Amino acid sequence: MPKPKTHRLGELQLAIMKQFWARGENTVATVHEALADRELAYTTVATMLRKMEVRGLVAHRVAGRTFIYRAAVDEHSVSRNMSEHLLDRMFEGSLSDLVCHLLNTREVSRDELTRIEKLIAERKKAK
Amino acid sequence: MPKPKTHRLGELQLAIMKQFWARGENTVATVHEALADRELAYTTVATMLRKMEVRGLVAHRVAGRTFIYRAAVDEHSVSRNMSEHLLDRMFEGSLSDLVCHLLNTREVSRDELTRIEKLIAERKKAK
DNA sequence: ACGTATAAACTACCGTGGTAGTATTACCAC
DNA sequence: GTGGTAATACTACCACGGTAGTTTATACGT
Repeated sequence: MPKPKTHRLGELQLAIMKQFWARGENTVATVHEALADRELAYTTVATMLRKMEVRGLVAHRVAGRTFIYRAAVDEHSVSRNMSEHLLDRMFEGSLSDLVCHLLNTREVSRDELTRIEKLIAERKKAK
Repeated sequence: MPKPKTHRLGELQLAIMKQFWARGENTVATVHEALADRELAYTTVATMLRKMEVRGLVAHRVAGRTFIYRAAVDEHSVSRNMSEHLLDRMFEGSLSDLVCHLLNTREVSRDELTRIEKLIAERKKAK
């Protein structure tokens, strides 16, 4: 059954999924249109969607002769799996190690810092 | 030439790199030994190391007839690239979105929360 | 000097993301 | 109906991570 390892989406697949998450249903044409900056062949998008359907990432219904695709996995489960994958693979599951790392290697605005502080505080209270 | 996209290391490649980062130089044999739980063929490890050298991830010197490999990229640049990749791909660069996500989908110990709080506070002070 | 163990090199395979050309089908206008 | 168009289906590549078998070169023990 579809146990669609939702980490490990390719670059294009992720871009396609984002289109679905942002705009709901899509035909091949509208996906192709949304990815116009990549200058892919129409058939490339169609093939990708077919492959992604096999993998359980999207599904489709038929309207006349056009396929109308929709996401079959939601954004949260994908992002969760992806982050968890990174966390476990690179940081042995230590969230603080990851955060530490990001703080040291990235420009983080004061605003952002405050926002994270709030998140932590809330989380602590909830316990 | 040495632009070795250091995000996107495979599972095995990462495991191998960790061995180098933890224990310094390695022969094919010691890497193979360290990965004994995977029950890989010796040749698999040797092939992987050769491929990784082509990609600029490791380098080797010769001692007698044995190759002694060493890491050619350090752990920090790899983890930085990997986290940045995820961050940009999935969270449009928003660190707080990522943290928020992780806090909501993972069990995080109170201890860990405190540690992160400290990190943020320090970071804020440093500005 | 010979045989054996060991190391690396070479080669080949599978799965999959990504790419696209070609074929087929269906609809629409005339 | 005949031709054009727009859609999907089929097929075939390439690159690469991962896997391992086969071959070749070398050192070592006897």
